[in-house]
Order: sequence, then structure tokens, then C-alpha cells
Amino acid sequence: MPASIHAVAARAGVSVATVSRSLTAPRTVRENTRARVLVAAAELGYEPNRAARGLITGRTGNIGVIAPDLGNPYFHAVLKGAQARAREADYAVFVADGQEDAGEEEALIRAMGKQVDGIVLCSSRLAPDTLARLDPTPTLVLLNRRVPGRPSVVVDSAGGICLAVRHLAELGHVRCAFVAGPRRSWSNRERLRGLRACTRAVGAELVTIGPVAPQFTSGAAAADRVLETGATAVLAYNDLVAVGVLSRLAELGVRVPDELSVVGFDDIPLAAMVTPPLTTVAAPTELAGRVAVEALLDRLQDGAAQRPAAVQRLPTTLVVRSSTAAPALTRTTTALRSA
Amino acid sequence: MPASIHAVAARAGVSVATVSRSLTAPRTVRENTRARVLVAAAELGYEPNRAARGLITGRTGNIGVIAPDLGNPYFHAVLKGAQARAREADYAVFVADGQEDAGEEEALIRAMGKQVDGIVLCSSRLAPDTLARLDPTPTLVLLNRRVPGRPSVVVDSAGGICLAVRHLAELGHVRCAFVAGPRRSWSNRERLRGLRACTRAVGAELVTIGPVAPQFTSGAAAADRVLETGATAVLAYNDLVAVGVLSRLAELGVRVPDELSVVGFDDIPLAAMVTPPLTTVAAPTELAGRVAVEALLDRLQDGAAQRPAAVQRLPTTLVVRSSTAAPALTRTTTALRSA
DNA sequence: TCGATCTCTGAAAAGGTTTACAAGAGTGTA
DNA sequence: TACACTCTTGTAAACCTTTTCAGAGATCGA
Repeated sequence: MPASIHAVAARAGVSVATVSRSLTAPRTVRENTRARVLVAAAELGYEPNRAARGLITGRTGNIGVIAPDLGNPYFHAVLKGAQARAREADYAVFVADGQEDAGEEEALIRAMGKQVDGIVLCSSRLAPDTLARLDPTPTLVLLNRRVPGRPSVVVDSAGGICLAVRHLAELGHVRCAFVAGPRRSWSNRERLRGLRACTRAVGAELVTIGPVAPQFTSGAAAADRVLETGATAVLAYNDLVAVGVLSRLAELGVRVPDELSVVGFDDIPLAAMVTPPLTTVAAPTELAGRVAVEALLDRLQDGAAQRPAAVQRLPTTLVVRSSTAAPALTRTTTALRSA
Repeated sequence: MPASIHAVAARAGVSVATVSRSLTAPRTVRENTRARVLVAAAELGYEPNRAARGLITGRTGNIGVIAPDLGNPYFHAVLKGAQARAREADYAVFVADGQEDAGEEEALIRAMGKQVDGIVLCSSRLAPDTLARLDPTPTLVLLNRRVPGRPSVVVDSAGGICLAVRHLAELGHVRCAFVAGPRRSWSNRERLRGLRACTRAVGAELVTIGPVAPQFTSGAAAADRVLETGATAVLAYNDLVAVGVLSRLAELGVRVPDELSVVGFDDIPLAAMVTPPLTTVAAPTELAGRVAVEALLDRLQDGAAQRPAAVQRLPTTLVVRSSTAAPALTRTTTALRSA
């Protein structure tokens, strides 16, 4: 029912090849002719049939985004950025949920592979060698993960967490706890690395707890252990975990930030919504999605295989809200906790 | 590079037609033959080329999901359910963000229409006649919206909010406020309808505030006006708004639930994460996504056009947490508020 | 035994686009 | 004039699958 390239060709008085060229390789056809074609196409409301095009070019015009957990707010912003950039380039975006499971993730890559030109793989839980061994098609771009030979976009986790440590040090904290994220997570390792270097630099003590799943409930469960460490400040793997800590502390009657300072990571919207609003390291999440798609699009160009796979590092900033303050000289609720 | 149907046919010693039939209409080919084909296909790792299939069938094997705002946690659960069901049926899911804008939403439907067999349109902001006038292709299924002639899946908003009102009435509240959502939102009208009927039934007073955008910040802004009404309980359009109210109340030093009870709607994960945890009407969100895709898949069957468009209503439940309690006889923080 | 019916299979067309190749026109050079 | 270009366009093949149509063989009833 919709107009085909033949209809346009007939209307413009040219061959179908000329119509095709007018649309996909404008420079190869005389300007005059092209104008005629464009008018005819517009009049008929012609849009190339993507299936037919895909059949011959081998391209789908789609890209995929795979996240470990679509329920994690972090990815919504990524998705939003990715989708916006993709739409600009006339690509459509598939999404899928890896369910925090390496096997599922690999299956998803294969299943999705047939239908997309490339995939943005967010915070992959896959082992490095699995990742390296995957087929060259579809093209992969890694987000928050570095693997030799694969293009990737990462957020400066180490630098960001260092900002947080310095902030705490300036407030007078000398003993900090870290609630660690998944062992498979590259981001977690980066944060830990930054943390170790930076606490040493400012002369603070560091106690790590975990690893825990990057979720609210894990944070709530970890709060008690944080208190046991005697730390006056706690940094969490991400905001979700930090909010979990916050929630449990409220339950226990531990006042934040007076008795314990709490810092998150990511700056998801939730961070500003809780009480008290969370001090956190802000990652440019939407931008990251955008940049990842940008990198993917670039990778899809002819001859991209020759160029080396680039790694782009995005800067982070510290957002100071109300969950951090100078440590109290004494903790008033010790009795309450042991009750 | 990947195996084509011809390779499979050659290996199995049959024609391509037989291979095709073995895979798409198993009953039309002798069991013996089919087994041979299946073995050959498995050995070669054959997977039908979707573009070629789409070219001839006119189907894409994709479905789309459009939400007014991908940043709203409500849709993540919808998306999760939709994606899971779609994957079971070997469909892939496109997502797009309507940006709370009717024009953008319509453009999206058109753009996406070429690449999908059907669309699940969540909480559409489109005017009823626009919605009715849209092309029959792609097939549309509405979520949380009812329009004559269109299949839809709705959550029992009116019934759910009635549960909440009864809960408040039992606690002794006689004056309730409602922070209303977008005027274009069908869900909002339903909630308001249920609210009016139910408050009348239990003999409570109702004051409405708004409409406001369905976001955290709107809730925060509305909190002051809620206090002015003198209501002892407030129901919000959704959890995001409720959490905004909560946040502002904490800032003002108004204790929840002692001085004011707060009720949300949707039961997004956030509802359990805030302090105090939010009493809310739980919508079966993930299920809704699932059911909507189910309805879409059904609608995609041959001859579905004859059948009338069904409306499915999903039940809601009340989740009582800690943000509701019996009203205090006096409000102790009046002075604080006016300060 | 003959014809009718049914079951299974193959040949070939069709679907809409891109692109290799060829051809024609025009331009500049020897 | 002949030649070698470039520029522009058209013809036709190719992409891979589904599906129509027809044919071959088998079964069944008369």
C-alpha cells in the first residue's frame, strides 16, 4: 500500500536506481534530477522499506542497549541519552534486560545480534575473556567497562570517588567505610582503586564491607555492619545502596549526617528525593548513553575496523547535599543501636 | 556468511520451500522430512533472515513501547514485563520517550510505525480524537487509557484509590486532600472519580489540589498547599508526587504519619525506600506490561480485526506501610510551619 | 479399475531496495 | 579526428525468504 521506489521513479520520470541514489548518495546524481526525485518522493510520502534495504545492505538500522537490570534508575538516563542520539541518526533502539546474569547476557547478545547493527553493553557482567571472544558482529561498545580491543565509554569512577574522599577529609573524617558492589563489576573495582589511593593520600582509614548486590535492600542490610566498624562516614557503591543504608539508619534512629555521613555514586534522581538528600558523585549518565551511541555509530562506518578501539573517559563531579557533615565528637545513639 | 535457507535445503536434500514450511508451518510437511530439515538447520546454525522474511510477510517481528517519560520508574516495570513477554514470543522491543508531549508522541508513533508490527502506548497524552483517528497500522494497544474501538489494558485506579480512602476512614480521617495529576491523563480522571465516589460513601471531605506534573518536584511544591487545607491525610496522584510531598514535609518538620498521613499510587520501588516507607496503592505494573503485549500479540493474529477490541482491567491492592496512621488531635508544628 | 480426494513436495514468482556494470553524453587533449 | 576522460543515468542482478500453484504419489470408494 505505501508508495514504493517504483512509484517515485515513475512520477519523477527516472529509473529506480536514480531514485535510490538521490536518497542515499546525493552527490552521484545531477542536482536538477535529484530535486525532481525529492519532490516526487515527498508528494507520494515515500519512505524506503527498511526490510528491503536491510536485505541487500545487511544492515538493520537498529542498535541495541543491554543493561544488567532495567529496574536500576541508572540505566534510564543512559537509555534516554542513547535513544535520543540514535533517533537523530535515524536508528531505532532495542532494549533488553540481562537480569544481572552473565549467561542471560550472552544469550541476549546473540539473540539481539541478528537484529541490530551494534550493541551498547552497559556495565557488563561478562568475564573479560568471554567478552573478548564474542563474535565481531554485531559491533559492541562497552559502557563502564574496559576490555582490550573493544571501544568503550567509561565514567571517571576513581577520580569521582576521590572528590568525595577529599570532601569527607575536609569535614574531618578520618575513618571511612565503603560498601562494595558486585565483584564482577568493573566500576566497583575502579571505585575501590580510587578509594584506596585517595584515603591513603589524605591519611584516612578505609574499611570495606561487601561485596553486595547493587540494590536498595543490600544497602539496608549493610548498614548495621557499617555501624560496627566505627566509621564516621560511609561511601556506597552507588546511590541505590546508599539510600538503603539511609533507610536502615533512619529505622535505627541514627541521625544522618550528625552521627554518620553517607555518600552515594551516580546521582540518580532518587538521590535528591530521600531525606536527607544524598551527597553523591554525579556521573554524566545521559551523556554517557549519548557518547556510547556516538562511538557505536562511528564504529559502524566503513573502515572503522582498522582504526584502534578508543576509550572515552567522562568526568564526574561531586554533588554535596545534606547527608554529609563534620563528624560528631560522640555518637549519641550507641545505646539505641545495641537495643 | 551465515547459512541461508538454500544451504539447509541442500544439506537436507529437499527444496527451500520445504525448509521454509518445516519451520513456519510444521503440520504441512511429513514428520520424517521435517526432522531431517531440523537436523540440517541445527547443524548449520541456520536462523531465518528477518529482513527477507519481513520483506515478504510485511511483518517486522518487532513491537514498540512508547512512554510519556522513560525517567518515570513506573514505566520501567511496564517495560520489563513487556520485554519479557515479547521475548517469549520471539519479538524484539523498541522503546521511545514521548517527553510528556502530545506532538512528540504522535510523531513517534508515525516514525516507529514503519518498523514495528504494533505499539503499546502507555498513558498516552494524546487527545481522544487524535487517538481514534490514527492509522490502523501499526496495531495499537493502550495502557492506562480507554478509547472506544481500541484494545486497552487498564489498572483499576478507581477501585484502588477507594481502598486507600477506606483505610484512611478506618483510621479516623475525615478530611482528605488529593494532589491531582495531569489533566490529560486518563488515570488521573479515574482516580478522581473513584475518590469522589468513595469519600462520599465514607462521609469524608475531599479537597483537590493541582493539577501538577507527575513528578517529585511537583509534589514538593504542592506540600505547602496541602497543609493549608487543614486535611489530616493526603493522597497523591502517584508515588513520585507523594515522595515529593514527603520530602517537603520533612523539610518543614511536619511529622509523617503523626501529623499528616500520606498515600501514593503505583507502588514503585521508591515507595519502599523513602522514610517513612510509603503507604500506596499497588498497581500490577510488570503484569500490565505483560498483558498489554499479550493483547497486542493476539491483535496481530489474522482475523483479529473482526473481533471487538477488548478492555482488560487489572486489580489493584493497598500496601500499608508507615506513612499512614490515625490523625493526631492537634498539630504540634503549626508554629514551625508559619515560621 | 477408474476417478476423486488427500497429502506431500518442488518450481518459481514476488517482495522493494541497492549496486555492479554498461552505455551515452559531454569535455578536454593530442 | 580520435582518444581518454568524467559525469550522469539506466538495466538487471542480487539479497533471502514465503507462498501460490501445480504435480506426483497414495488412499479410498464405487
